[in-house]
Formats: sequence, structure tokens, C-alpha cells
Amino acid sequence: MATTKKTPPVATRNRERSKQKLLRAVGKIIKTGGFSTLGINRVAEVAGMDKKMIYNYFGSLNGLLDEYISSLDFWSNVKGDKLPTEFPNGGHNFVKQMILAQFDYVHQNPEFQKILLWRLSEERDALKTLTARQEANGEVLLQGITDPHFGDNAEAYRAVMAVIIAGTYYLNLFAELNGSTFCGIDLATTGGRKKIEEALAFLIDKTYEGL
Amino acid sequence: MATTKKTPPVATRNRERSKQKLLRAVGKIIKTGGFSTLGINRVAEVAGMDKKMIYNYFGSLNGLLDEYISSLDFWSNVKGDKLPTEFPNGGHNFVKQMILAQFDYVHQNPEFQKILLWRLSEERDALKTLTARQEANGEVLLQGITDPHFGDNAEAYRAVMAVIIAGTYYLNLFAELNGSTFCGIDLATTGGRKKIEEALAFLIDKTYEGL
DNA sequence: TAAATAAGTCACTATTTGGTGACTTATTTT
DNA sequence: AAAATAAGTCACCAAATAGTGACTTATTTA
Repeated sequence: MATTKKTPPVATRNRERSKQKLLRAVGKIIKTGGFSTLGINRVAEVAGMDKKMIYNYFGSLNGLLDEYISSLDFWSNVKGDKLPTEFPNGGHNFVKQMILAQFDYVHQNPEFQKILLWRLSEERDALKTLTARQEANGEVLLQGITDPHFGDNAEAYRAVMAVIIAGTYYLNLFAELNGSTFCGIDLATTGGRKKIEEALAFLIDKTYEGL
Repeated sequence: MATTKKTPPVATRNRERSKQKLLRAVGKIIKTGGFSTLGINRVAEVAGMDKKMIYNYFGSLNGLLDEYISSLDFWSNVKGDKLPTEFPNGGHNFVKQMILAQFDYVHQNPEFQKILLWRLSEERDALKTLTARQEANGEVLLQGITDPHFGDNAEAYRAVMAVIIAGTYYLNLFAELNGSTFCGIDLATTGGRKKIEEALAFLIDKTYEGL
């Protein structure tokens, strides 16, 4: 026989594959539409499955959403393996590049934008866990590199970074829907985004110089 | 007679008063809950009126929401009459106080927070109009005071302010739901907020010094 | 191969949603 | 005071919502 009974070429019924289909359906809906269209019927329809399966596998839509959230892995992309080993000047240049890359990453990634938005809109344990993971990730950088460099001003440095990072988040979210201008800067154009990038670089430079 | 027929002490039927009740119901729902509970049935219930009235007065829930949005007047509170006439140093001190006041204002005002969030979540003409009004408001300040002061760097200044203002928005929204820490700063505590305020002041100072 | 288990389908319920037509009643106009 | 207009009530509809029990069928186990 060409094919064995134990491993059929493609199973028509497969728990794990079906679960993945549902998880990907959630991502698809979130990416394109908003959260208002995120109902159990819609998810089942997009996944091409019966909604009963959602109850079977995840207990409820909430369970599915929680598992979707914990399956996300945005932050490890930012840091990850490609971390340098040397950080001259308290990571001045590294931090600058990281912030600029993040500003672009959020812009390019609609799913990430929606998660950011979700975190501002709804209380959900899985989202808090995600936030905690992100914080823990940043803490490595802060404690290992910038805290020692800034000494007594370490907390002041953290506060400045908080404002700057929060700014990149908000501007990207704002640009997505409004498209229009913010403080007279057109965030929909590459020229406008370039101005923001220069401002980010400027603020980081001044922080490393002046703190 | 004690009371005339023309002006009854309290009319049981009054178009304007009823419209206001509906508008205030929208505000109440938005303030406390989110947008997910903002249905026509709920609005009618909170207002203590029949939903038919919403169709009568506003044509639809959308019409009511649009009128609610255009009834908002957050921005004029910020500027308004209390504008000084002299702006030394390109409004350095004035801008700093304004940003800090705004950071606190957003924190204190849940309805404003929800509108900010709404602008990030949904496309709606009335919201764009609101945004345009806000922009026009800021433009007066930018064109009249900071543009002349910064000359060739006027646009760079605008970009910096965009980042800073966006940062205050996001941090306040983030603090509202997550309560937890951002970049290691606990935004729920007065101590953490104080650190953010100092960071805002620092960034503005460095911008006026270094641009 | 037969029995057991798990995957998936389908039809159905109860509740809630937005929306409307017909009605009553208060207020204004004549 | 009578007629007209507008405010407000209520019962009802169609569609969509979340959720479930009974069923069929594929896959695995014995």
C-alpha cells in the first residue's frame, strides 16, 4: 500500500489543526475589523467551523480570546537574539534605534495596533498578563543597561522613556483611524512620520545629554 | 390665579428637556461603561424614556451620538479666556504649564478619556469634526507664538509637541485600565505621576533650550 | 474487525437587538 | 372651547445573538 492507516495523508478531523483555525480566525477578525464584530458566530464563520467547536475546545469565546492573547508574541521580536553584547553610553544609540524601529513596527503591524487598543478598552486578565510579559522584557534592558548608567536619575530616565514610548503608540493609533494631522504634523505621510522620527531622536539625545 | 396657563410650573412634555435627557444618558453610559453597552435600548433605559423618542428627535442612535459629540466642549476649557497676552521665550512657561495641566485634566476626566479612546476605535464624522476643532484650537497657539519663536525649527517643535502630548494621552488611558506600571513607573500612584510630570517638564525645557 | 471515543453537523431555544405602526394624551393654536 | 399638532406609550416584528442536545461520521483503541 502507498499510504499506511496510521498516518493518513491529510486527516479530515484534527483537534489541534481545528483549534489553530479558530485562533487564526480571531486574529483575522481583529486585524481587519474591530472588536465590535468579534462575536462567536462571526469567529465560527470566518474559521469555517461550527461554533460548537469553540465551546468544545475553549469552553467559551472568552476562553478562545484568552488563548489567542497568550499566543501572541510581539515583544520577543523586538529584543530577542539580535541583542548586542556591548552598550556604549548607557545604550544611547541602541535605545534610539529601538524606539525608531518600534515606531515603524507598530505602523506596519495592524494586529499589534489592535492589541494596544484592546488593552486600553477592556479589562481582561490575559491582556494584563501580556502587559506584564512586556514589562518584564523591558525591565531587563532598564536594569541591566540604563539604570547603572543614569544612577540617581534612573527613575527620571524611565519616566522620560515612558512618555516617549507612549507617544509613539498613541501617534500610530491616531494616524490609523484619523489619518489627519496631530499638532499640525500629517501622520499619514512619510514626510510627517519622518518629522516624528527626528523628534524622537532629538528627545532621546537630549535625555542622554542632559539627565 | 397663582399660575398662568401660558407658563406652567413644570411641563410634563418638553422637547428640549427630553433631548437633553437623552444626550446626558449617552454621556453617563460612556463615562461609566464602555462603548459595547452603548445600544439604543440601553440609552433609552438610562434616560428613562422610550427609544422611539431617539428616532423622533435624532433620526437614529447615530444621529444622537453625533449630536452628543458635537455638544462636547473640552478644548475650550483648556485655552479659553484665561489666555495671557504676553508670551516670553516663545511661550516656554505657558506651554509647560498647559501640558502639565492637560496631563492632570485627562486623568481627572473619564468622559474625556473615553472620547480619546473613541477616536482611536471608530471612524465617525462627528469625531473627525471634533478632532479638527481641537487642531484649529492648537493651531492658534502654534502659529501665533511658537512658530515665530522657532523659525526654521517650527515644524521640528511641532513634532516634539506631538510626541509629548500623545504621550500624556496614552499614559492616562493606559493607567485607567491597567493601573499597573509602564516602563517601571507606577501610573496609579501620585508618586509615579509626579515622575511623569517631571519628565514632561524636562523634555519641554530641553526642547526650548536645544532646538 | 468491532467497539469506543472523539470530531463535527445541525436544528432548535431563549434572549436581546434595532426598528416601526397604532394608539393615547398633553399642549398649543385657532 | 374645539381642532390641530406634537409628545410620549406600548405592543409588536424581524433579525441576530449566545448557547445546547441529539445526531452522524471519522479515527483510534482493543
